[in-house]
This record gives sequence, structure tokens and C-alpha cells, in this order.
Amino acid sequence: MGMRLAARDESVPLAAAPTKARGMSRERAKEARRRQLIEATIDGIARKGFADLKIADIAAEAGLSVGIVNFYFKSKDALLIATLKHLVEDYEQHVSQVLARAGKSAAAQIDAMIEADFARTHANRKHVTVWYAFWGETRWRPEFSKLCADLSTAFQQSMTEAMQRLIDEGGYRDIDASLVARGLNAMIDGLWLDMLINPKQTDRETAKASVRALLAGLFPKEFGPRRSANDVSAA
Amino acid sequence: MGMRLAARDESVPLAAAPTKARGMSRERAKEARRRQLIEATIDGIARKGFADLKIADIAAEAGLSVGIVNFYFKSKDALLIATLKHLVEDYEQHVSQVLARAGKSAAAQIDAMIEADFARTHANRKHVTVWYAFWGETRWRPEFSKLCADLSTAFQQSMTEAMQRLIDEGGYRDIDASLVARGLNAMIDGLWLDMLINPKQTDRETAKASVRALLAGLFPKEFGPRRSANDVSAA
DNA sequence: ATAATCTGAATGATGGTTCAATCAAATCAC
DNA sequence: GTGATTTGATTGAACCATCATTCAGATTAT
Repeated sequence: MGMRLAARDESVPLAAAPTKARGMSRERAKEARRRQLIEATIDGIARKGFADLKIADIAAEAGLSVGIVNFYFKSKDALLIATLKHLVEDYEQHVSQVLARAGKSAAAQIDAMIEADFARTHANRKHVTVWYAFWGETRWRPEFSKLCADLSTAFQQSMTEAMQRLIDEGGYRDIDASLVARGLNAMIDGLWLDMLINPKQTDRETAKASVRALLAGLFPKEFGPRRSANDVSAA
Repeated sequence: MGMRLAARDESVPLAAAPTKARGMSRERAKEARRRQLIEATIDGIARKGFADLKIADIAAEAGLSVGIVNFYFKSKDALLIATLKHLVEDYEQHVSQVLARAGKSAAAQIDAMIEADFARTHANRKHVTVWYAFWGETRWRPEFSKLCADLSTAFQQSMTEAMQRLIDEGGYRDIDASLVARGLNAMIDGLWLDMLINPKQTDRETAKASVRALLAGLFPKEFGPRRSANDVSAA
């Protein structure tokens, strides 16, 4: 390898490197930087798109230099995988929290899952944009694929269980819990796409109303027209 | 501009250029090549993904040289836009045909739209893959965005009209046609995503069954458990 | 003969990655 | 404690591989 020494201009001082907070252990500081770069990647995708996202964009978004990315992640690809992993974990945690806070009845749990999916913190333009960017690439990246499939399966399972409980307790006939749960989850993802493509026509509230409209037909006792969301949310 | 002359090896003959069929006018031949390149682009996206698709891949897929792409399209971007336009037009035509063949009752028309969406020719791995690739990029490409939004709006409108007719004629109460139509369309898109991410769990038939399961709850007379798809399909 | 079509090597721009130099924090020596 | 030394973190220019695009020349159709 030949010389690649830079002729640094001594008259220009280097930008002050952001200093870790006092008392923060090196290990924790390292974790914080990784997190910072992941957040910058999310913002970067939202701003520039998946295809146009450069390492330089991520660095700029984080207020750091380009070299730093390969110091904390072995490649751009590894950073993208870490970012999707972060999104998945964040989403799982969000749903768990909402479910734990909700009433234990089957209807309340289903309602909570819907609320979780359309919460302001997650069903916003930035998040939806980034999720669809990843989904668009999933097909050719096995690591993306696995993360998405596992999340989808887990959510599907929770929804099916709650649905089965609702069917059993409510004495409903001729309803396949698994099919309905799959349709419901699909509808939620599709409504996200709608919010992405037609934000004028579909907002969070309209989307939630759409989901409830279909639930009302299947489970009139719990989601019927005379019952409000508050009724089912109460334990 | 300096010389960029190639020292072509005269001993190797150029590959025979595919010749247009006899009697084909130049205008038609040109259209055929454009179409060929668009098909190659679709195959290329399906095979390599949006992010990794090179001009060389498209040319190879079409069995032509790299130079040809910029002869028929002013840029790679223009080719991608033409490809999406082709997909949109093809899909619109497909839906029109299926609707025209179906019975005129509201239920039959709704059923036909579902059948159209899950037809073997369109709800297959290749098509779904490519659509999601485009959707993933839509956010940052106004041309993509407009094409997708227009298609979505048109389909939404047809579905809402049929739904309203079903509600009026069937004497249903407390059902908002627009909300239900939006939910239904969203569910279809979401089931496509499911087929993409979890192909083992979700195939065309399961997906259709999911849609019908929800419709059965809302419109028991037309889609209820005792009625088969054939019943509503008949005029 | 002329125009349209087609080829593929050369070009030039772009952007991921590397790495020598520099800075900052932690540890050590006393 | 204070200065010296080691270790870790950060920078950004240089490197280099990768394409989209161009275009001189070859081929084919009219």
C-alpha cells in the first residue's frame, strides 16, 4: 500500500469531538454512539430514501465524520441490519407495554393492539416511510427477511389468540380466528401504505375507524356501532 | 473530449442483433423494444432487487447490450418510471376485464375485484415483489408517487361505489361504505405483503379466505358462511 | 446510399472503505 | 495531586471499485 498521507492544514483546528458525558463508562458510551448512528440512519432514510442514502448523509445527520460509521459498524450493510433490528425491538416493546396496560378481556386486548399500531409515536410519516423502505428491500436480504418474518409471526400469534378467546367467550359461530387475525393484521399494514401514498385521505383516525368498522360486523356485541372504543378499553 | 476509440478485435464478429420481424413497421418495432426492456426491468427487479439493479443486468435480461437502454430511454430513471407506468396500466386493464366479465350485482362486482387482486397472473411472487419494491421507493420519487396514488384512488372509488350499492340494496344499517372499502383495499395490499414475507403461511387461497371471512361478518346475506364464492359470482 | 439501430469499451462521477494523524480519556508513576 | 504514557475514539483525505452514460464505429433495414 502506498502513502496516502493527508497534508493537513495546521492552521485550521479540528472540530471539537463531542465528548461523552462525565461518569459514563466507555462501554455505555460505545452503546450510546451506536444508538446515535442508528437514529441517524432512520432519519437519513426518512429524509433521503433507502436508495439514495450515503454514509456521508448518515454521518451528517449524526453530526459526526464519515470515518466513524466503519468504526462502530463493520459496514453500511451491518448498520442497516442493526437499524432494522432496533425498529423491530422498539415495536415489540411498544406493543407489550400497550397490551400490559390494557384490560385483560379479549376485546380490550384486540383494541389495544389496534391502538398500538396507530399510536402517534409509531404510525407517523417517518416510521411508516422507513418500514416500507425496509419491506421493499426485504426480498433480497435474508437478514431483513428473517427479522420481518419473526415480528410478523409473533404479532399474528397474539392476535389469533385474542381472537380465539373472543370467539369462544362471545359464542360466535363460523368464524376462523386465524383467518380473521391474518386479515386484520394485513389491513393494518395496508392502511399504513395508504397513509404513505394518500396521506390526505387516510390519517390515523380514519384508519382506526376502518379497522373498527370491519370488527363491528364480525363481533357486534363487543365492537358494534353502539359501543365506543372506551367501552372495550375499560377492564 | 479526447479520443475514446476502442481497439476492436476484428476476428470476433459482433453478436447478431435480434432482428425485427418482417413487415413490422419501424414504429411498431420501436414500441416492441421498449416493451422488451420494460419486461426485462421487471424481471431484473424481481431477480436482483431495486437497489442492486444495474443497467447491465437489464441488458443481460433482455439479451441486448448496455448501450441500448440509453437509446430507447433517456436514463435509467426514465426506464423505471416507464416500468411502473406499465405495471399500473396492466393492472387497470386486468381489473376492468374481470369486472366486465363478472355479474352486475354489487356483491358480484366486489367479489370480482377480490378475484382480480388475487389472480394467479398478478398476485404471484414476481409481481408482488416488484410492486413492493416500487412502493418502498415511492416516498422519494414524485413520479412514482403520482402513479401509485392515482391507481389507489381509482380502485378505492370503484370499491366504495359497489359497497354503497350493496349497503343500499341489502338494507344494511350503520355501515360506512367509504371506511369499509378503504379497509378492504388495505387488507388486500397487506395480504400481498404477507405473501411476500411469509409465503409459507399465506398463499392466494388463504388470502382470499381472509378477505371473505371479514366480508361475511358485514354482509351475511351476500357473503355469509352458507354462501360460496360461486353463488355471488353468478349474475 | 442513407438512415436507423445496435454494440461495448472508455469515461467520469460517485461513494464505501481504509488508515495515518490527531485528539481525549483513562491509567500509571511518583 | 500532577505530569507522563498508554489506550481508545475521531477525523477526513486518499483510494479504489462500481456503474450510468456516452459515442465512435459496426450492422441492418429502407
